[in-house]
Amino acid sequence: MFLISNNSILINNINDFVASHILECGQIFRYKKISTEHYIVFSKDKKCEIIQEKDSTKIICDDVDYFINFFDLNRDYSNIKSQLSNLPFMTDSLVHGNGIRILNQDPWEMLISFIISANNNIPRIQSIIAKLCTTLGKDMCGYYSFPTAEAMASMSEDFYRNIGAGYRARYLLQTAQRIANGYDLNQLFDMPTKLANEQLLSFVGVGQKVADCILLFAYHKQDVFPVDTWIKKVYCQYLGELVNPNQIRAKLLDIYGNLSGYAQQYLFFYKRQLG
DNA sequence: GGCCAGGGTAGAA
DNA sequence: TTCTACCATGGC
Repeated sequence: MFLISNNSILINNINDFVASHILECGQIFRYKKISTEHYIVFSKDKKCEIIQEKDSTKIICDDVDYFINFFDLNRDYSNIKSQLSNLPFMTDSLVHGNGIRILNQDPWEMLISFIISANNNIPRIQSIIAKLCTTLGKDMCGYYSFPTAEAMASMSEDFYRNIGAGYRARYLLQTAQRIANGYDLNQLFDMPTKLANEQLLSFVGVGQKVADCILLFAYHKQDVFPVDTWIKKVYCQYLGELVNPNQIRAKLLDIYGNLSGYAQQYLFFYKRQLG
């Protein structure tokens, strides 16, 4: 599936790795697009460069092991897509989003990022997170790391208002303080989805949808289905007008089971780009 | 100038 | 337990 040489990872099966789909499907907010075939991706205090060519893709980075896990390279996405193709409503989404992978991102970065995402749009989320990094992150010579909980906990609520977080300022500060005081987000990796979900819901500013996104994009829990405005539109299109988000979530979890996380991402990407 | 965006909280019913 | 008003901001 992939080869390692020096500071780069070489991917031959380009059908299961399409950079523009992976990065622009709304699971990550820190990347720079040079062109459709050329991206720079940031995670925690690390970065990598993706260069996509005709029959192979190269990922250049300093920490190969980190980005092998980050891009979920040890998982067989051909198999996942094959299983998804047997489930309802997936045909068009699978064609359009071919090459999507679910990233394994940092829990702390996801927690803060998706608190910011609430009732917000992706360009604004990216802008607020960028300001967070440039003002509180570490200077890595050319880019800035995602700030630590300690750095974020030391700021005032007004600071978060001033970078555009609005009413989410209080959520960000209180969450940073709780993490800086010792709450260990890594303990959720070993918890069953339901228990990890309860833990995330105990943070201010984290409701069911935000918790589902963190469970999926940080902990790779597959039996979750984040229901946002786009998924509501998908639901209305295929299944009628059931408006209660909890009922939508339960129904979609019932349909997609342990593939829910993957199915959601394909459906979201398709609906948001093509309507 | 109202609507929308990867919604959540607090208080009412 | 479920329903509703309110919440900052910017792009359209």
